[in-house]
Amino acid sequence: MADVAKEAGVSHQTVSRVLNEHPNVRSETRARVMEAIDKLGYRRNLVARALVTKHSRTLGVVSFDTTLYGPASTVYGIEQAARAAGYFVSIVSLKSIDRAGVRDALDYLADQGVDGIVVVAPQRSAAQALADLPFDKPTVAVEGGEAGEVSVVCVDQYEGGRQATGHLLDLGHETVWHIRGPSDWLEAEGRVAGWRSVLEQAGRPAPEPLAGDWSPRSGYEAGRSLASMKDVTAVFVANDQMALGVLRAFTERGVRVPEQVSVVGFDDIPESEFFSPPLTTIRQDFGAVGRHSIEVLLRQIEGQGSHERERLVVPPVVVRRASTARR
Amino acid sequence: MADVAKEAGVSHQTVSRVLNEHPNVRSETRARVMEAIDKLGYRRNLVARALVTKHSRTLGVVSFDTTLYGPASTVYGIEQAARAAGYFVSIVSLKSIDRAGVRDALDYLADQGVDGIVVVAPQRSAAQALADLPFDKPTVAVEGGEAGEVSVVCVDQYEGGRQATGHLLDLGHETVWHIRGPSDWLEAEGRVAGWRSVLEQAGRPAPEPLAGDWSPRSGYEAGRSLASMKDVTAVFVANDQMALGVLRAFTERGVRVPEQVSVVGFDDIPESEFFSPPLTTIRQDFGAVGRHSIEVLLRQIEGQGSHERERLVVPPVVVRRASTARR
DNA sequence: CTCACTTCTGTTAGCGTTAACATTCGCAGT
DNA sequence: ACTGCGAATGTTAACGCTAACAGAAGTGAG
Repeated sequence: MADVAKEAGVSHQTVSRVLNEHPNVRSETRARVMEAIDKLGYRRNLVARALVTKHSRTLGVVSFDTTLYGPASTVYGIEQAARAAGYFVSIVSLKSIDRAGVRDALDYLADQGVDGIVVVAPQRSAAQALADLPFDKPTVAVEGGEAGEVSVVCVDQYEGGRQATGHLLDLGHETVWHIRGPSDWLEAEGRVAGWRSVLEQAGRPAPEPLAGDWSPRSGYEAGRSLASMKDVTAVFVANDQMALGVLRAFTERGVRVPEQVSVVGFDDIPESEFFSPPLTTIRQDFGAVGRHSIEVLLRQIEGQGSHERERLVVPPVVVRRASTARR
Repeated sequence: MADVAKEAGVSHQTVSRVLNEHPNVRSETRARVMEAIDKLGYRRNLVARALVTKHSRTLGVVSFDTTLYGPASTVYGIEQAARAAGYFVSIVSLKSIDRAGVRDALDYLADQGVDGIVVVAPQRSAAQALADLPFDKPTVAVEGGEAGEVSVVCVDQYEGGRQATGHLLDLGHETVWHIRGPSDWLEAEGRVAGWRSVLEQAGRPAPEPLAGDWSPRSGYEAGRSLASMKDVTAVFVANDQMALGVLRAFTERGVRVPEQVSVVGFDDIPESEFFSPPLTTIRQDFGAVGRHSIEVLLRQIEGQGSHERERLVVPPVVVRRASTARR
C-alpha cells in the first residue's frame, strides 16, 4: 500500500480511501491511484483489514454429512448466495451430532473470526445444542425446529407429509403406511406428524410407522416387511433413497408398483424421475433454503441493532409421477 | 492477551509463548498462565496471528457443482482431512468452468490469504486454466490431468474403463457398447480410452460411443437408442446416474437386464446397490482422493523448499452385482 | 566469590490496514 | 483582500499478535 501511495504521489490513507470508495477523493486523484494499483499489481491484504475492522466478510457453515443430496444442495445454495453478497464461506462438516461437536464447531469458526454462522441442523440434538449454547454471533439454523433464540429457515415438513398422504387418500386408498426417518431428525418428525394428521382428519386407521435411517438399505428392509403384509396399498416413504429400497424390495417380491401398491417419496432427488417406476415425490427446494438462510443471516449481521428472531418457511410441492395410482 | 498477562503476573509475550508451546517456559509459569486463560475465557485472535505470521491455517477449495455425489464426497474428504490437520476450509463452487471463472476463484481465495488451494478440476478447461495461470501458492489439482506445474491426485479412470470392459468381455460378450460423459471432462476421456484399449487388445470391434452428460436423462435417451438396436448385449455406462436412466429405458422397452443386456456403471453411488437390478459398477474412493489431496498439499506447504510436483493415483475397483451376467 | 553460560522472561518494533484527528486547499461571501 | 467553511489530503495511533533482541535469574567451574 505504501508502494502504491508513493507511485501515485499520495499518502497511504488516500489509497485506502480509494479502495473503500470514500466519497471525498478528487476523481483525478482516484484515477492516479487506480493506475498505480494496476501498474504494481497491488492487492489489499484482507487479513490486516479484518484485524482493524473486526469484520472478516467470512461466514461459517456447520453441516452434517455433506455427502447427502439435501445437505449438499443446501450448502451449495448457501455458498452461491454468500459469494454473490461478497462473503467467503468456511465449512465445517461434523461426523457426530452431539452437543460437544456443535460447540466445538461454533468455537472453531468463532476463533477464525467469521461474521455469522449458518448451522444446517436437521437433528433434534443439534438444534437443542444450538438453542442452549450462549452464542453472541449472528446465527441462522436451517431446519432447526424451535431453536430458542436463533432464526430458522426450513421447509414445511409437516405440510409435505400432509401433501403426500393427502395425495394417496385422494387416489382412493383406505389408509397409508409410513416408513419414517430416524427419530432424532426433526424432518422425520414433521413428516410423521403431517401424515398422521391427515389420516386422523379423514378418520382412517394409522398403522404403526416403520423405522428407517434414510439409507436405501433401511428402505429395502422396511419394504420387505410391507411386501409380506396383505392389506398394504399405499406407502409414504420419508425420503427418495429409502423409496428406492422399497421399490427394490417390492420388485423382488413380485409386488407391482403402482398396480398393487402406490409409493410416494420425499426430496425429489435427480434420480427419482428414473426409478422403476418413476417416483411420485415431494420436492424440497434446497437451493431456496440456502439462499434464504443467507438473506436472513445478512439481515442480522448488517442491521446490527435489531435482534428480532425470524422464521422463514419454504413450501414443498407434490411431483406426480408413475409410482402412484388410483385404487 | 494483555489481560491474561496481568492476571498471571507475566508479560504478554510469555502468554504468547505458552500458547505457542515454546519450550523455554517454566512449567510453573505455564500453569499460572493457563489458569488465567481459563479464568478469563481468553481465546486468541487468529486474524492478528495470521497478519504477523503470514499463515492463516486456511485452505481454499475450488469446485464445480458440489451437488453431485462425486464432488460432494471429495470435498467432504478434503474438509475432514484438513480439519484433522488443523486447517480451516474455505469453499468456492463455480457455476461456469471457463478460464476467467477459475482465475477469479483463485484470486478470491488468494486475497483471503489461504495457505494453499485444492482445485477439484475435472474438466479439461479447468485443468487447462489451472496449468496456464501463473500462481505462486501451493496448489493441488484433483482429477487435473496433466496439469502443468501443479501436483495432481486422481482416480485411475483409464484403469476403471479397462476393468469395466474387461469384466464384460470375461463374461463372454462379443463387444461392449459405451455411453460416455461430456467430452470436456477428463474422467470421461479416461474411461473411453480404457474401454477402447481393452476392445482393441481383444481384437473386438469398438462401436461408436453414445454421448451423455452424466444426467439420468441423458442415460435414458442413450438407453432408448440402444434398446432399439438388436446386437447389443453389453453396455459400459460412464456413471451410475446415467446407468439408472439406461435401466429405466430398457425396462420400458422390455429389454431384460442382465438376461438380454449386461450393464456396468461407474462411481458406486449409495443408490446403485438398490437399482433394479442392483448395478455392477466401478467404485471410486472419493474420500481417499480428498484425503490424499490434503496430504500432498500440506507436504507442499510445510516443506517449503521442495517444489517437486507429485502425481498420486488412486485405483478403482469393480463391484459385482446383478446387472451383469454371462453371455 | 566471580565468571561464563544457560534458561527464562521482558521490552520494543512491526505486520498492513482503517479510524480519528489535523492540516491544507479552494472558493464563496463580505 | 479576508474570513469561513467544506472538500481533499496527510499524520498518527491503534487493532492483537509474534519476532528479535535485551536483560534477569539461575548454575556450575575455577
